[in-house]
Amino acid sequence: MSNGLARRRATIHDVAKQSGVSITTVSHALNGKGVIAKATRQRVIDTAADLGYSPDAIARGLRSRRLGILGLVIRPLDTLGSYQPEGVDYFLRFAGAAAVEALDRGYGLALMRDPTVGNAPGIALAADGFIISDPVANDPVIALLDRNGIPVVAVGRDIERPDFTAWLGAGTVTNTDAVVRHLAERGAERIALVTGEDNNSWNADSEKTYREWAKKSGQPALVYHQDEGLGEAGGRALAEEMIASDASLPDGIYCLTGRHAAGVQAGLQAAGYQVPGDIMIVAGSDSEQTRNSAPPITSIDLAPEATAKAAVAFLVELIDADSDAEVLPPAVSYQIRDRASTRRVAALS
Amino acid sequence: MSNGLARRRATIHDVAKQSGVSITTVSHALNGKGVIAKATRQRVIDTAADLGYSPDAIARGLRSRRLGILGLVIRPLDTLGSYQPEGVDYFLRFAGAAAVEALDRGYGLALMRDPTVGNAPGIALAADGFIISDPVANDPVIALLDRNGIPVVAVGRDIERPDFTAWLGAGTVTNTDAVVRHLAERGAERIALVTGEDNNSWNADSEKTYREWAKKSGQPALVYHQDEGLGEAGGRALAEEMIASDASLPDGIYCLTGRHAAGVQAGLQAAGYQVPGDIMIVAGSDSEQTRNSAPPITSIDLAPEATAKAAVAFLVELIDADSDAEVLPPAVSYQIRDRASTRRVAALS
DNA sequence: CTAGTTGACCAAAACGTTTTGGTGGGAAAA
DNA sequence: TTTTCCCACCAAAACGTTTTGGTCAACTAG
Repeated sequence: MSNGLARRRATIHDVAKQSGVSITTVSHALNGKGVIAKATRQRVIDTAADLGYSPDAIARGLRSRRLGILGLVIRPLDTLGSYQPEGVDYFLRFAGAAAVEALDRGYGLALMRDPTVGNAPGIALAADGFIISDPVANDPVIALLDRNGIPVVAVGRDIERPDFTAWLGAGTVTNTDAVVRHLAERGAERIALVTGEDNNSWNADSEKTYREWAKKSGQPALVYHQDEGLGEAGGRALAEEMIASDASLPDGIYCLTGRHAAGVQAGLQAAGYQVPGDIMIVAGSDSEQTRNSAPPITSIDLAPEATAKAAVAFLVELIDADSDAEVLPPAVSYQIRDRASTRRVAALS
Repeated sequence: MSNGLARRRATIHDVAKQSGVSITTVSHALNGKGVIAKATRQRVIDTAADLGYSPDAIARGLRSRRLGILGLVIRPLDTLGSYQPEGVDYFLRFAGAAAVEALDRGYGLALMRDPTVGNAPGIALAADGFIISDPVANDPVIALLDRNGIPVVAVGRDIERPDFTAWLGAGTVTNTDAVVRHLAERGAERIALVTGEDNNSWNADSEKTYREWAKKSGQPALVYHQDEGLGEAGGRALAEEMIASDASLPDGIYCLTGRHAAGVQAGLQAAGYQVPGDIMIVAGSDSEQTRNSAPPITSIDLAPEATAKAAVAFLVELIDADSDAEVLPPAVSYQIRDRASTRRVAALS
């Protein structure tokens, strides 16, 4: 506090008194609502400016049930317990972009932790709406918000709640198909999948799609799971496990997280295998690790900025919509960033 | 909205009626305040749980003038107009860490844009306190908040407001000294400085410190300015400018931003100069670009996580403090990440 | 027997808005 | 002249809490 002034904020009463009208008139004048003589309106506006009056958002919120804040819960970080795993830039870029988009639409964006833990929903239920990224199965946060009639938009589906339709990011299935096709085109004949262990739709739907493809194409399903939190070290451990196993190594590996991909690649290289020569690698999420590995790893650009924008837009529409109007989730498209980890010399197009 | 139930939320009145006591008693029972018969308290608590009651944060906020939200304004992104410049990971890591720390202390963290633009302070003045990262000179946001008696903590000082003491991140001066010393130790004899153009203390204090050092050591002051928003391209342009100029090239360059540093290095290399052989480079902020350039660029780790934690802790203390209690800003220390861009073979220690 | 104390509870005010349902007066219509 | 209508404005309720200042009965102290 640089100065000790900290004068009491001017209220609507002060403006009313000062300009000699009722608070009703002040409210109407400032919000352009009632029918008011032009001169009066101007006088009110001027005194309001004079007094440095600005309406109290809390009081306004109480009356109008609208705070002007969107909540954002990022489940994977939530369960990880840490928001600072180095190199998990997807979520931070997502949050940043969501904030901008929210601000552009007149909302603030508040990052929150799972409001169902502890006994303090606290501020959570005061937000006008929620974005929840990568919900877990039967997500309690969705349940809580839904029960309280607060609009929710999810990024990724709740795999145990088929009736919850307000989600976007349906690309998981398509992405898996695209990656498998990409690897096959580049010559892979034994394609493996590495997922995380969180119980969300990204992991589940990727595995399901992969298994369907494997069955259809007569390939054995080679699925590995690894804790997301272990990052690159987890990827390296997995590589060693693959090498130690009796089974022959895959020649194409699709790792959902960028850090697992980088770790798997490093682990294989440490054991003398060539990427992409012996084994090709693709990551399901582009990140610093995939861009900067040697060789750089082909990845899916999950377009956090575009996704965040779409999620906010969707949520705001939902908030503004009449309760029974049907609002459809927007589609977001993803792209494969084709890098050296899948560029076999022979297969170069 | 998966279900259309959206039942009206239970209020304190409902709980009162259901358990046959007054709302006063309910409030006291739930907040552990008054003196209440044990049995009654338990009954109230039970019915509250039954009804799924949780106090409305807005109403509570109106009464107690405390919303449970901290605001965060990141000035550089604010003036940039975009929160998604690739590779500006410092701020997003800062925001993420601040959110975590805030949540741990029972607050939500809301990212906000400069509340003085437009005519809508809106939700801004409702926050319990503000963190403002890298304030500009005579920052209007600080002025606004201060005028309204809202606690503010800045990261970086407001260079035109010496009486504003609630800021942290005093390391700029020390860092500049350390970098210059580092370059000199490694053999540089003509050290240049590249700052950004935002009018904040990082740029200003770095330049001031550098100029003092130059004067003291009898070296000519070689200072370049470049728009932060231009990123690596701006760095490359600057490198070309240096080369084209009549003056002889520096042999050590301290670029404040990581992206400028990467660009300058790339530009020099493109013109045939060796890093670190001919010219050494240091960045004032570690980032993806500095870590992954070839060679990797020696950088100062601005410790966004530690800084964010400290800022939140400081702010919360300020909020909780009696208005006249003196609260001192915490210190944060920084480290040089010594990388190949300043490792001349001869100078290897 | 009276005065004071304490334990358990409650009615009403307060927070700063927005909104509802007015009122009074002048001009136009009958 | 009376009625109708509209314009300009206002008093009070409402939003859901917390807090203030009680009341009342049952004890305890004198």
